[in-house]
Amino acid sequence: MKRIKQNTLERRANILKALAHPSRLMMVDELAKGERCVCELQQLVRADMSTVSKHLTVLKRAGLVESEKRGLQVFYTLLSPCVMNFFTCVESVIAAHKEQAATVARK
Amino acid sequence: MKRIKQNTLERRANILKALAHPSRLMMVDELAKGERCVCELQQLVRADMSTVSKHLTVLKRAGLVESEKRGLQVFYTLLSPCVMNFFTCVESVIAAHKEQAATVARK
DNA sequence: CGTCTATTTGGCTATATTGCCAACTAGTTG
DNA sequence: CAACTAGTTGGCAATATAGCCAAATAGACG
Repeated sequence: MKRIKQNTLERRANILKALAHPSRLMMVDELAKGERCVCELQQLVRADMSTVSKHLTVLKRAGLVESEKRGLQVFYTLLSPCVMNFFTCVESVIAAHKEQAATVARK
Repeated sequence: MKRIKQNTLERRANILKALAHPSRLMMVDELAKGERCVCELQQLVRADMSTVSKHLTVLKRAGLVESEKRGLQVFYTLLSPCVMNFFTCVESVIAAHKEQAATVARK
């Protein structure tokens, strides 16, 4: 029955919020395969370099990735590959929701 | 190497976004223990009833909960308890991040 | 040193989210 | 039906997020 501390909830929410964007999900998915430089991620999501950089800052502030500069490039690494496990559950939510929407429509 | 479809990414992001709020996380955590009426959830998060109701609408639109009216009350149920598994991973991110922040500060 | 390349930062506008209040809806009960 | 209770909806102001451009930074290299 114990309530979770407000602080804990906020930190958890921050991490989920950091993930809650299509471009950032795409980048995380790519980083799950190995480290990538910003330029590679930019080509992937096809957004302005500055936009990509800001998305990466969001992920970094949340503690999901870290970066290392080597020469002219900055390489990002996914620190918590366990987030990839979220998607099995997320997909099941999507599937169930679609089904339910169809059922409602059928009425 | 295949890019995930934009559409899939958006739907995934929507679900994560729905979870990414302290009050909603608190409600989801409570609903993981069983169905609850809006009034119970309101007491838990101590916000305006209308605010609670809107948070629940967000969770419902994402397909995470469903609601049933019985008498004067509306009961909400968590449809995908698997989201509770997210938090083990989320906590590890928080722990690692804290550690790293401490390391940086120590320099 | 001057220039090129990769990335970050600042600034701005457009859009989305949050949370409150007030008004409305829908059951319940006298 | 009138009054009450539980919840939802509309509307608004405050705040946060997204994405673009321009300017700044930081290595690499002639």
